[in-house]
Amino acid sequence: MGKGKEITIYDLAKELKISVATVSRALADDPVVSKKTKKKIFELAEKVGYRTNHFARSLRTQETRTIGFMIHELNSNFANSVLLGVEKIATEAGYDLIIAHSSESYDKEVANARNLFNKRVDGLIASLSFDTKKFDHFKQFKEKGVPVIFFDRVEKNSQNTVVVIDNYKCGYEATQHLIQQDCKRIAHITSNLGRNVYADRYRGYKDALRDHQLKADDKLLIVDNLSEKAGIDAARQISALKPLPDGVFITNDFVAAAFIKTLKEEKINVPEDIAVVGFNNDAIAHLIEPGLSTINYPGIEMGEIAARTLINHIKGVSNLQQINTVIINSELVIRQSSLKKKTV
Amino acid sequence: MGKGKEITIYDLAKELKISVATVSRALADDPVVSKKTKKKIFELAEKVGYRTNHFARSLRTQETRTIGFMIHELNSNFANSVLLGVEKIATEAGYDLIIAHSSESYDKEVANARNLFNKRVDGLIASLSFDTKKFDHFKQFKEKGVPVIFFDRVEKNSQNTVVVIDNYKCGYEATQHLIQQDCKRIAHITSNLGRNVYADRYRGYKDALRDHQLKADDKLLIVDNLSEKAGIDAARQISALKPLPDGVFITNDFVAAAFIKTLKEEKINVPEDIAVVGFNNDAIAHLIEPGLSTINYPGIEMGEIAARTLINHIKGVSNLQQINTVIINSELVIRQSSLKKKTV
DNA sequence: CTGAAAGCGCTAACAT
DNA sequence: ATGTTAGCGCTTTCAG
Repeated sequence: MGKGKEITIYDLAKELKISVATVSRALADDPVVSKKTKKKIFELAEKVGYRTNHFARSLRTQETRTIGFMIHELNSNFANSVLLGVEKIATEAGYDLIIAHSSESYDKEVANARNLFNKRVDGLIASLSFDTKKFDHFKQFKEKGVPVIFFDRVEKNSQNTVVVIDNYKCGYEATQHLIQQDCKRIAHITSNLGRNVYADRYRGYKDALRDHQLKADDKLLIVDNLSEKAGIDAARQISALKPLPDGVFITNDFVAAAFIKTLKEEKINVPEDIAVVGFNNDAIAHLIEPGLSTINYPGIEMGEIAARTLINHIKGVSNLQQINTVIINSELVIRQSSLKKKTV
Repeated sequence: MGKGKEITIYDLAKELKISVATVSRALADDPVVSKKTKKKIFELAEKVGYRTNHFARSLRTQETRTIGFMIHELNSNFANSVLLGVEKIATEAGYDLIIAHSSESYDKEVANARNLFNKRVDGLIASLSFDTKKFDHFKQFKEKGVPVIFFDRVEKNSQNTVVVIDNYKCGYEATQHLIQQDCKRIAHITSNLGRNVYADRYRGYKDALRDHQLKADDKLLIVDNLSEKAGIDAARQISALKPLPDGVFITNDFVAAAFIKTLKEEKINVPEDIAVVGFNNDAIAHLIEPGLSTINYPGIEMGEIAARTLINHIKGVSNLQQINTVIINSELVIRQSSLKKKTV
């Protein structure tokens, strides 16, 4: 491959008749080097197209200046926002990103963890896949002293630093909002209750019902995989219930969109017959009709905070041990899909 | 950081009382090493948790086994699909991916190119940002013999290998379909006509009109930036025209969704008053009402082909010089939004 | 089939 | 403020 021979600091040193140490220091902007020599070195480097050999540096320093980003899926607004936030902070701090997504598969998550470990990332930011129950694949990082931060989908009761939203509160508020719209039979469509996010939202849902003297009904809880098909199936299932539920809290906007569309096809009106609240505030929420009420939370901020916290720890500015949980703000966004009472 | 000391091939060699050369060869699965020694080495490596030091290897071999992926945006179905395809092939071939997205900014694209160049990727797969007109930032790769493949948003009439769909044909067919639905005044909402994809679709649109004795009208061409706001603005603009257009071809599903929603708010019916065809077949296309007719094309396949072609070239299996253009299939998907004639 | 040894380009003691 | 030099862990001639 490489045609033009690669320039090294030795070439620069020879050309300027100085030592490689000075060149190395200048390039690292070490204040100990005089302005003059620095200037000469930078100019020559620029002129001859010198570029740092990162392998040589990493081999020497044992640092990669790379952080791993493990995500369960990359196809949602939320995931993209988090990535954007992480990327911004990482770039500013001079860190590279290796992105690995598990497609919601535990096996792939394990393989990704192994790969990132072998690539020797300086730190890891991760959201767990759908059905991850074991965490052995994160042990290797801890053993080598590589810091790990979890976000969104995290290990329950873990010793790790996590960045999350208050899923319990979100579940509670979504449900309470439906109750305030005079809903009496509220269904809940969600996913794997072993995963913290869904477990917490479910607790919020149940507590809101209880606090308003409504009782939970097992027939009104549907656990599926958040696919579009799950939304369609849920709609069929719900619309077949004898006393029709009058409200539904769905933990995903895409599922909610498919759900509403299917209800419409069966001539069930939203919100008149069934009021609906989704989750995530994906773009689709305000593009469908009726507009979908949902929970909004800032992915970008989540990513920024996770990245900043991690990098500060790597640089020794702060210590992860001291931070256990960071909670990001979230809010209920009310649109047409939940407004059963026309007065609000 | 690193607590447990890192194991190197020297440790393995010493433990087994053989030379590092043999260990290195065995780890590379060199057939010259005897099965027996290989077995011993693999077992020990596994047992003590040896992991390759990729920097040392790259420093030595001058290869990174990494390919760069430059994309204009990461927030669309399409972009995600391409990434999925690239990732699949790259992983299978043992290559890593560095992902860089330009947020549609030329300046960021240049910075990304520079970064990937400095990271010494073995090859590059790129889709150009919105307003990229100069291509100097790709020269450096060519000079060092690093192969580059463009996909989707490519340099027009370039000497590079490109993977694309037939945008001209897509534009032609979308427009023809509207004409067959008895549309006489067909508007076109698109983006920067300097970019190949939009230019080609526009040519298809114009040729279809001409071939059916309809004439293009400048007032019916709206060029904007594919944002949601662009869709809303376009709807306002179109709905204010004195003889209302009766058909619209929009080069992006999200814009089309916002467009249709805004029309509805103004009591203009789709498809009865205005028939609409979008582009991309994003999930939103079948979730809104009416379902959006659109152009479907397989991003995953595009990514797979781009990656496979690039990696084959890197490995010397084939030669990029011989391949100029790969065209991926695409098709019109007809849904309710364009069915003005109720008979089809 | 295996071993010895050079060297990839850089950083960081340790000098001066 | 600058220079000398060892060594990070690997691959790859060249020898045997």
